[in-house]
Amino acid sequence: MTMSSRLFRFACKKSELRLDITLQCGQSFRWREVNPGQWRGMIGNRVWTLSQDDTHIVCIQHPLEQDSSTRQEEKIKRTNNSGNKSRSCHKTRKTSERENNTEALLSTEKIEALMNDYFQLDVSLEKMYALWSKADQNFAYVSPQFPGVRMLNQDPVENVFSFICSSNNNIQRITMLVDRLCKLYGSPVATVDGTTWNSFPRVTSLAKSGVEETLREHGFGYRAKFISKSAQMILEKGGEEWLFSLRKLPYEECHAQLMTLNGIGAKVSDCICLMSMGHLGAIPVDTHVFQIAVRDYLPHLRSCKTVTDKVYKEIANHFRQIFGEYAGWAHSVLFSADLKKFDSLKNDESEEQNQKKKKKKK
DNA sequence: ACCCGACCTGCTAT
DNA sequence: AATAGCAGGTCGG
Repeated sequence: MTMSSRLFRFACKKSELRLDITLQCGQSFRWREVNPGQWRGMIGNRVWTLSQDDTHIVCIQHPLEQDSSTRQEEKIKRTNNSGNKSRSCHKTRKTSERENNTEALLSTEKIEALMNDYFQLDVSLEKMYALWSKADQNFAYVSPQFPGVRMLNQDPVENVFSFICSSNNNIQRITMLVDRLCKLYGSPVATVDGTTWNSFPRVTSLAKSGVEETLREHGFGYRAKFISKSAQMILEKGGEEWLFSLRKLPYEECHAQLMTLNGIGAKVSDCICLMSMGHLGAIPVDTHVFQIAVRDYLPHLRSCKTVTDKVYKEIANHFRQIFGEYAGWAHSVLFSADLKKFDSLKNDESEEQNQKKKKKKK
């Protein structure tokens, strides 16, 4: 009973969205480049294959497998608060739309709404880049090589546990761990080209006894306890509903609440604030951002051995001061530009040079 | 309020 | 070939 996939195409310039950077810069860890320029991953509980040319994004929707939609655990509603109109549209976004629909395929209208929501397409990056470039010489210098870097509006549960995995770790291994988490505690959603995709685990699954031991056996290291304990703490506080309710809080409160969870410090909390709580000005200060800050903005911090709370706030506030309300988005552009994996995007390196580099490695 | 070492694992550079 | 160093940090002292 194979059901064919559904295709949807919408106009979108690369200056507004670059899939290759946005999906691989370490905000989501669930996208794979299955063919050159073709990305496969999950939004909500559905598998998508995305690609783009100069003018359009192409979305291939892979149908949900029948029994995955009847699985009880998948039916848990994530009612994303109602009312509360005081905040901007980003904060009251309806993630519930992603979750409540169990049809095998979404209508094109719903796909459009989903993509608009996930990629936050109502934010015009071109305009933002222009503003940020005006505000900051360094941004003006760096950003032309890194257009279309866009924040994804992610699922809080996935975001929380993915970034607990991120501590003192590299993107490659984070990706591997997140994948294992889904294989171990998620449930199958669809099989595409012989590969089965699992949903991201429910909090209840991660809170069960024995999870820490199992995760340790699978290479999570000391993060195993963080995951297990945080899942249990979330349940005590009111489950996924509680986590979603944090979206209603002002930034500082949201940040503080997330930090009550085990394995979530200032940096990871800011990642979650920025990527799934709609706080556009949150600045996660990690080793990269610290180095960027020292090199390009705040040289007097060079002598700091560790990023103390005070230094952390100084750097975050500095970026907010320069870039304003959407500082977290701007930070993401600078962060991407600093990743070694994107060196080949910088135009002073010709294709030839990159080829040589690869050969040298071997 | 600040600093420090310990912590799992696996890839890199030397 | 072995070993330190590091990777989108956090915790407890």
